[in-house]
Amino acid sequence: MLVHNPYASNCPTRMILDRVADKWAVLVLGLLIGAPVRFNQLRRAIEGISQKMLSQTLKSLERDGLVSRKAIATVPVTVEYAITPLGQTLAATLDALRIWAETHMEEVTASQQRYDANGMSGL
Amino acid sequence: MLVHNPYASNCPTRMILDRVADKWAVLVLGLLIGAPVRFNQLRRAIEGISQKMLSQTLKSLERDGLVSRKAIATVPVTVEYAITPLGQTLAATLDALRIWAETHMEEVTASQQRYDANGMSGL
DNA sequence: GATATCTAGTCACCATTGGAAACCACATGA
DNA sequence: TCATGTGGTTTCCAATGGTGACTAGATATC
Repeated sequence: MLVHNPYASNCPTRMILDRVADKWAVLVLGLLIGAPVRFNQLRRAIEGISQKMLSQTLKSLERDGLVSRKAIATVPVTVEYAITPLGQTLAATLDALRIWAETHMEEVTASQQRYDANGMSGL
Repeated sequence: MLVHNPYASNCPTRMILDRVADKWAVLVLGLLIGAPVRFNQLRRAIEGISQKMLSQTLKSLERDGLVSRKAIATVPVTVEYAITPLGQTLAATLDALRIWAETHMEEVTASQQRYDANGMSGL
């Protein structure tokens, strides 16, 4: 039974989908499982992310209550990001996706190659 | 055991993540579960999608082997899109996400309101 | 007979988004 | 004195996404 209809643009479910449909958020959340991590640690760990996007992503995740931010008054101020219990439940769900990707990656790649080859002659 | 490292930018897993991190793809896939649907049916069902994005999304999904395209030679040519077995397995995984969204939507919304209120005075 | 409509898209245009790099302030080390 | 590390913000540019016009052929309407 569908309580909410994600196909209506005003549905809050769709808002959450928009958040989840953010590859950086997914990667950040995945890294925070287990232990809190600092800003530049995250930046170095996630290949290809820019400071701007990391900052933006963390801000959104904090606003959504999926990640908590803790500034420590050390010499250069240290900021630690940790996953919240709510974030943990989402991360667990997203892990299923990571597993799907690992399992079916080859099938998808094969399909792409078939498509690219056929597209030239077939269609 | 992590065979692939999604945090490396060249990892194929990340490529799949990019695909999944597309809200339109998720919505289209969700609609195709059960029965094949025509182009304009999809367009009408998904509030807010443009023809361009629908066309683009369907093309990507077909290339990835998640959706199949069948043109029927009727009076105005009809094109039916159906989910493939591979697409079914992904759709099932994504359904867990939809359920998470429905379950935790209120917590997220509450957190956002707290954040927006505190942000003014607190920080 | 001319016009509007339905089918499934494509194309040109513009706004928003994302990425690269500079910059901030402060402290340490060479 | 200049480079490095901390955690970001700001600016600029390229790429992405959305809007609306357009194609083409047959049917329906005026």
